[in-house]
Amino acid sequence: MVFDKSRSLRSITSRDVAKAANVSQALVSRAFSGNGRIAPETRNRILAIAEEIGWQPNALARSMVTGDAPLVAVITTRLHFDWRAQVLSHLLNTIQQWHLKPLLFYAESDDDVDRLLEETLSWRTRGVIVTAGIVQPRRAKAIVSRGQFLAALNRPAHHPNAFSVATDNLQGGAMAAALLLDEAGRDALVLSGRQGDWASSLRTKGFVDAVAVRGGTARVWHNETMSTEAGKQCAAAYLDLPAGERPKAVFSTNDAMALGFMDGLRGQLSAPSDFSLIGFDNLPSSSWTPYELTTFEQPLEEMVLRIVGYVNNHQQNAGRNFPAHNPERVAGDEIIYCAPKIVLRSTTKAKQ
Amino acid sequence: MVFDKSRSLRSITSRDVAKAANVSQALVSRAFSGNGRIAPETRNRILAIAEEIGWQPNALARSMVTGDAPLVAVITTRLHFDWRAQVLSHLLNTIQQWHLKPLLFYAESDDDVDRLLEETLSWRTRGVIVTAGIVQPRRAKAIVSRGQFLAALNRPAHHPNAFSVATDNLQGGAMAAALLLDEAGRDALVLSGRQGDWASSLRTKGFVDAVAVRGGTARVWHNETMSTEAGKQCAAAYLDLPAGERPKAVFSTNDAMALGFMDGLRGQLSAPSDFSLIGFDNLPSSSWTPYELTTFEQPLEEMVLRIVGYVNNHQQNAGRNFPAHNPERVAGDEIIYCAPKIVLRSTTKAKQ
DNA sequence: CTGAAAGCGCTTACAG
DNA sequence: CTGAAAGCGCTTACAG
Repeated sequence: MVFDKSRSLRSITSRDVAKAANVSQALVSRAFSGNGRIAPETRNRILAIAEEIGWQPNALARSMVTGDAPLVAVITTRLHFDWRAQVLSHLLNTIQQWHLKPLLFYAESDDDVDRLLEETLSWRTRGVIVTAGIVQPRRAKAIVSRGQFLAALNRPAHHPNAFSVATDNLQGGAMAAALLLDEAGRDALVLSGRQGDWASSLRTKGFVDAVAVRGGTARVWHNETMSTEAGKQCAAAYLDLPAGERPKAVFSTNDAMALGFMDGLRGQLSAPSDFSLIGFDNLPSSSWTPYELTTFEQPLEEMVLRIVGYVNNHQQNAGRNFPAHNPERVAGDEIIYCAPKIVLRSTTKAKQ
Repeated sequence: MVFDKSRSLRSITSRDVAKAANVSQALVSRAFSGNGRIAPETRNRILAIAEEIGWQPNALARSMVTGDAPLVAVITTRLHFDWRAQVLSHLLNTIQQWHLKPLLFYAESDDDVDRLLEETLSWRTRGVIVTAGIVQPRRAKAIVSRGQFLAALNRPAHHPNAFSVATDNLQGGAMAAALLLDEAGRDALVLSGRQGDWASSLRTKGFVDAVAVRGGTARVWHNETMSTEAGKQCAAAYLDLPAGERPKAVFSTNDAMALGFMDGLRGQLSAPSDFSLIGFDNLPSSSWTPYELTTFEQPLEEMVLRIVGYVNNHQQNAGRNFPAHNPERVAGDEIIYCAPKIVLRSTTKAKQ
C-alpha cells in the first residue's frame, strides 16, 4: 500500500520515457532540447513516446541546470485602472514573443513594491519590469549587480545601468497651457491629484510654469483620488465660484476627472463655449459622443518598444559583467521621456 | 582571465553563505526554511550574513527538490477589455495571499489557448486558472491527472474533477426579458455578439426563450465585435426602421454596445421614453450622467471566491491521487452558475 | 544542535 | 550517433 502510494505520487521523468523508448536518459534530453547529436529516427521515436506518456521536460530542472530561467518578473498593481491594463497587455504580448514567461508580482499598495522587488530575487529571473511604486536605489543595485535587467515604466529606476521610460508629463502640461491660454484667456485651473503623485505633479508643474511664463495665473485643486467622482466634486466647487471668477482654461491631469467635471456641469456649463478643457490619458470613453474630450494620449506603445530595445540589448550582452552603457541613455538624464500626443476634439476650439 | 570571468558569472549559493558563516551548507538551508533544528543564535548569524551578501534561496532549486513549485498558471487575454482586468486583479491578489506566484500565459487569440495550456505543463505548477478560450477535454484530463487543479472562469472545464464557475447568462437574459416586456411591450430586439460567443449566445438565448414564453417576438442583431462602435451601427439600423416597427424592448448583451446605441440615438430617441434598454457587465461608464444604464453586474467577486474554495479544497487533498469529489458540484451539471445582479438605473422605468 | 551525504530531474562535456 | 557520469543549488532523512 505504502509502496503503491509513493509510486503514484512520484512524477514522471525523462527516465521513464527513456525506459519506454529503450534509450539512455541523455538521449531523451537531446530529443527535446535539440542540442547534441541524435539520429532523426531516434528523436522521432522518443518524441512520439513522450507524447503518448504525456511527458514534457521539467522547466524548473532545466532552468536550474542551465542556470538560466526563461522568466521575467513584472511588478504591477490596480489592473482595473488607467493605463496599466493597457500597458500590461502590450508587455505580456512582447514577453511571450521573447519566449519568456512573465511571473507577476501584484502589489496591494505602492508600499508593497519594495518587498516584492526583493521577493523577485529568489526566482533568478532574467530581469524585472516595474510599473508600480517606487524603486529604491539599493534595491535597484541589488538587481542590476546580479546581471538582471531592470526597467521602470513611468517612474525613475535609480541606477545607471537600469532603464526608465516615462511619458513626458512636464511637456504635456506645458503644451496644455499653451493651447488653453491661447483660446481661453490667462485665468487657469488645474484639476490635479495628490501632491505625491509623480505623474500628476509633473503635469501640474509643467502647466503652472508655462502659465506663469505667459503672464497668466493658475490655481490648483488637489484630489486624493483621481476619479470621475472627484471630477464631479470639482465641478460643484467650480459652480460655487462667482461666475466672473471661473477660470476659462481648465486642465485636468487625467481624463477620469475631466469626464466627471463635464458631467457635474452638464446642463449648466459646457465646453468649449463656457470654458476650454483638456484631459490626460485618452481613455476610450473620452471619445464618446457626450464628451469628445481634447486630451493627451500616453505613448504607451512607444514606451514598451523602448523597453524592448533595452531588454534586447541587455540579452545580447548577457554574461558580460558590465553591460554596455545603454545607447539610449541621455547624458545626465536618467529617464527617457516620450512625448504625449495631443488629441484635439470638441472641448477646445483649436482645430487639428 | 578566463578564470576570472567564470568566477564572476558563477552565482552566489548557500555554500558561499555557509563558508562565510563558518557552518555547513545544510544549516543555512535550515536557517531559511525553518525546518529542522537550529540554534537561534546560529540562525540569526546566518540570516545576517546572507543579508549582507545579498543571498536568498534559489526558488527554482527549492521547488525541484521539494517537488512542489509555489506557482499557479493563469491563462488570460485582451486585458484592456471587459471584465478580465477586473477579475485578474481579484485573482492575482488572492494568489498572492496563498503565497503562490502567478505565471501568466497571455493568449494572442482564443485559438492560442490550447497551446498555452500545454505549455503550462512544463512548469509543474499547482494548477491552472483559465479565463480565455476553450478548454479541450483531453487537455483538461492531462492537467487533472497530474494532480493539478483546473479552474475555468466563464467557460466549461470539461472534466469531472476540474472546476468551472460562470455568470448565469441564461438567467440574466430571462430576467431582462421579464423586466423589459413588462414595461415596453412584446416587441423586442437583442443587440448580440458573434454566434459562437459563449456568454453572448446564452444571454441571447435566455432572453429570446423568455420572450417567446410570454408570447412576444424578438429579433436578434449579431455583431462581430461587441464594441461601442457596433452599438452605434445598430442605432443607425434602428433609425432606419419605420417608426412604428421599432421594438421598444431592447436588450444588449454587453454594456459597450448599449452605450454606443444610446450615443447613436442621442438627440433623436432616448430611453426610457422612446424605448427601454438593458445592458450587461455594469461598466464604470454605465453609471455616468449621460447614460445611467440599467444593466447586470457580473458576480466577479463571488466567482473568484468560488474558485478560492475549490483551490483550497484541492490543496488540502493534495497528494491524494483521487481528490474528493468537489462538494459544490451539482449532480449532472458541470458548471457552477452565479446569478448576475440587476442594477436598475434610468434606461428603464422600473424602480428598485 | 550540527554535518555529511543522498537525491530532486534535468543538461552537458567527455568517452566510446 | 549513443551512454555513463558529473553537476546545477538546494532539502531532508540519517548519524553523530
